[in-house]
Amino acid sequence: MSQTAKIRVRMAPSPTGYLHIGGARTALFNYLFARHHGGTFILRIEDTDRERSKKEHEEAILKDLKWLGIDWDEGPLKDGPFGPYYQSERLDLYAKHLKTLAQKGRTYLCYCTPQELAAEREDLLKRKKTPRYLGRCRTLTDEQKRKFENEGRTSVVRFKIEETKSIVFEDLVRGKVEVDPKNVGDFVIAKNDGMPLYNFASVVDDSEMKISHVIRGEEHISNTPRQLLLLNQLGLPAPQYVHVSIILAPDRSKLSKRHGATSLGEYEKMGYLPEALFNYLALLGWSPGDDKEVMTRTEMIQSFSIDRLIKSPGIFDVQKLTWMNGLYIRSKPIEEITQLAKPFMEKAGLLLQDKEDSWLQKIIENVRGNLERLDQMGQYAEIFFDEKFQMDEESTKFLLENKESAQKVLEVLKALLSKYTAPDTIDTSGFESLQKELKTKVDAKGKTLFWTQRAALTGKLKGPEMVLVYATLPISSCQKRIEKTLSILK
RNA sequence: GUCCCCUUCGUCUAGCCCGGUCCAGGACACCUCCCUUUCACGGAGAAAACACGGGUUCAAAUCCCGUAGGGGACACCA
Repeated sequence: MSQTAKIRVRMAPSPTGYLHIGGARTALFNYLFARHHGGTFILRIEDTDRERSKKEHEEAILKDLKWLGIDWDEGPLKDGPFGPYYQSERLDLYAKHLKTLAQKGRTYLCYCTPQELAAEREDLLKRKKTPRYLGRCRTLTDEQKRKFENEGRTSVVRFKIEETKSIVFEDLVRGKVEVDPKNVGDFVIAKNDGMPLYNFASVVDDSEMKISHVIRGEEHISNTPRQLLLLNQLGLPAPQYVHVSIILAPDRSKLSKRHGATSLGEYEKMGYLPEALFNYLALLGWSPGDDKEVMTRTEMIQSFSIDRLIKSPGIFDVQKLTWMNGLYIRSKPIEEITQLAKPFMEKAGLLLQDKEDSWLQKIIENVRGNLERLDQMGQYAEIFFDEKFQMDEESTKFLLENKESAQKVLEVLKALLSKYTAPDTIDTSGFESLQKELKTKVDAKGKTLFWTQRAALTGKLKGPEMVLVYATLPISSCQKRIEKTLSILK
């Protein structure tokens, strides 16, 4: 069996919020790494925080991952040999390992109140020391414990740090990382109700699930020494650690709501294509090493490698994402993009129910060159919908300024169009002969001629080429619009 | 504050490990031009960076030291 066959990675979100950009990218790197090596990608729900974990968040996370095109091999809705994949269903496992630690004398009950803890922290801060728990409850006697309990205090389980030698680990992207244990205080590993806390639960599960590489955000670097200590006491092997740089907002601070959309769901609503977001995110903090930027998923899987992960944090650049999205919108098969665009058109108030897909496709063909996001669909497509027909200011001004010639052009056009009965739109050759005839019958040329038609037929001075407009807009609509325009001109 | 991490165009990055091929390459954005009787798309081009200071060396973006700046962590959250 090859080495790479044993690769097992995981994405371990906690359902306390929606999947944000950073989380999605971490998932993506894990996914790419697993697929590149033919390994296993596991999804584990870290729902140990009973108060904040919500089923709706979990569902949203699952939905968003699927939307992005990240599928897992083991996890919720996909049972595997290492389940269950919800931490809340693995409590006996943590209890077992907790017992091991207790037997080794490495745990103790702590009765400190949040106020006491905060006071200690502040004091340390004031004295320019690393804030950490100093171990006040380490040597509590049974009598003292009883006293605290009688006072109504609750306890938590802390891990006792006894090691003095520096903790060293080799991070696959950062290299050697070294931490002095004296900067790490005894930390809480379980609540009084037996619910494990992150550092402890995570370590137990990674080990039980045979995770080979832990690929996670940089914010976890400082948790790693704690986890290593735990692992060591538990007699469990450590995985390879890979700390990926975080994603920053344009002002170099942590990406948050005030910088705009942070959840994947919001990007979907704005009309970003999952392929585009996937592609863009993969490039934020990773590069294939050549100049290739637009890549298919398969290409990314093929060229993905951990040693091409970038150490420095990256700024999320919506502009580049948007550019890439436009690229994907233009290159997607017309049938597909039409289906995707429909909801956005409906949302923009365009009436689709009696419209045929083939006609909708023509519209998309007309306007996709202008699109960067699907939610811009309405503003470009509306010119083809009679219910939205409206002369804008620019067009009105133009028509009024060229009133006489415009009237003439439209009268002649109206007459010419009445000769067309079937099919109900005008194709390229029809368009050419129509224009030729129009030109000979009226004394208008070039810009005036075209802009008059454009204004009358679309209500705007900007838009798709006229030949496409004629090929898409039914003649009956053209007639109606010409009438309406003429009435404005009177 | 303490600990840890990071530092190439405005932004994403290639190059750095294995010094010379780099007066630093690509992409987004910006600007100019071409295509186009409009808007886009597309094409061509311009401008734009090795944080700073020392050292090592014939030679440093690349190696070493220091400084500055930025970020992260410091929960009975993950």
